Amino acid sequence: MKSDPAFDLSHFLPYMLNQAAEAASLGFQQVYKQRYGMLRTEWRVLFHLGRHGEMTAKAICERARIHKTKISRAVKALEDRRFLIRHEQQSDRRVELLSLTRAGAAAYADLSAIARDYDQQLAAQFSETERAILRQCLQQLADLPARARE
Amino acid sequence: MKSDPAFDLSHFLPYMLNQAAEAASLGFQQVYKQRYGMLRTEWRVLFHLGRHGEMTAKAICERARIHKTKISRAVKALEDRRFLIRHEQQSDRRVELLSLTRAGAAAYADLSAIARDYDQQLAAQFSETERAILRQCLQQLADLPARARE
DNA sequence: CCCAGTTAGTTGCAAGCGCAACTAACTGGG
DNA sequence: CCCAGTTAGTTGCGCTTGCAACTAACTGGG
Repeated sequence: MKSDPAFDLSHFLPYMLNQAAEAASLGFQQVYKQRYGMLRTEWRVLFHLGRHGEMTAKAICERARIHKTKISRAVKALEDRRFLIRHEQQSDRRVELLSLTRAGAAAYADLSAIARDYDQQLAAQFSETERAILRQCLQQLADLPARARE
Repeated sequence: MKSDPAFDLSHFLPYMLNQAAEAASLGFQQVYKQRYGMLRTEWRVLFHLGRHGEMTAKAICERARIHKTKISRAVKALEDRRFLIRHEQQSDRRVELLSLTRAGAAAYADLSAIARDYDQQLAAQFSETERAILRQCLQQLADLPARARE
């Protein structure tokens, strides 16, 4: 019945990556979910605006590699909660520059501090060498298909 | 505006893991989607039955760490496509042993061979050492929260 | 100066998901 | 021997997602 006894899901890289990603995301996900009722995309948009200042939705799409409809809905949700405001551009009225409100900036400060601690805690189980290799491999995996698509 | 200039999403482990997992899964996802119209959970159920022979839905849940409702729907879908059949147990009529049909086994053989190739192709960009460390780190990340929850 | 093509962002819809509630079947202490 | 508790699996529901179609606004070649 086994066509290939050498192959096993538990050694299949996409599977391992998904399991690890899911497990590693869980703890922090609970924080922004319980504390601010946010979804992942909302946290990411909040993060980008907090980190990089004013941005358009388009720019966030490109940086974060998230589809524009997800961004659109996340922006709306964050706007409804008064975490960001839109600034229409008179030079091009299709474009909206987004920026965090005071409340949004406070949420960003809170969450990014927690994220940093959480990350350090996660990374603490590995040696310096392991961390370096892990990060480099992950970067490479994330980048490779994008390059292939271009 | 930046509360912590040292923190960046692109170095945040859960984020990197998710990006890498998404990118790495894409190529193979297209195969089982286009070739068999399967969802990820369906492929995983197919895989488990192909690899381990007869199993109950419960056993697949535990091994694959997938919620029972997802498994239930995946089993139904695979059954509808005649890829598996259910065997009621007379000793305990709540339990259903699942096993692949000939068509299911053929799909498993096809997909697992592709998965093996795909995995090798993905791994080929790394050195032996990198592969070993990457796999070990991912395993550890995937296992850690489960242990913490027990 | 205008219309075909492009771009920024939104929306409708169908599909997948998580959760909680449910059914059906089994188990064991009193 | 029975009913309270547990287990295997399913279903209904509301929410998130992805896709394609849409609106509104801009651009540039003829």
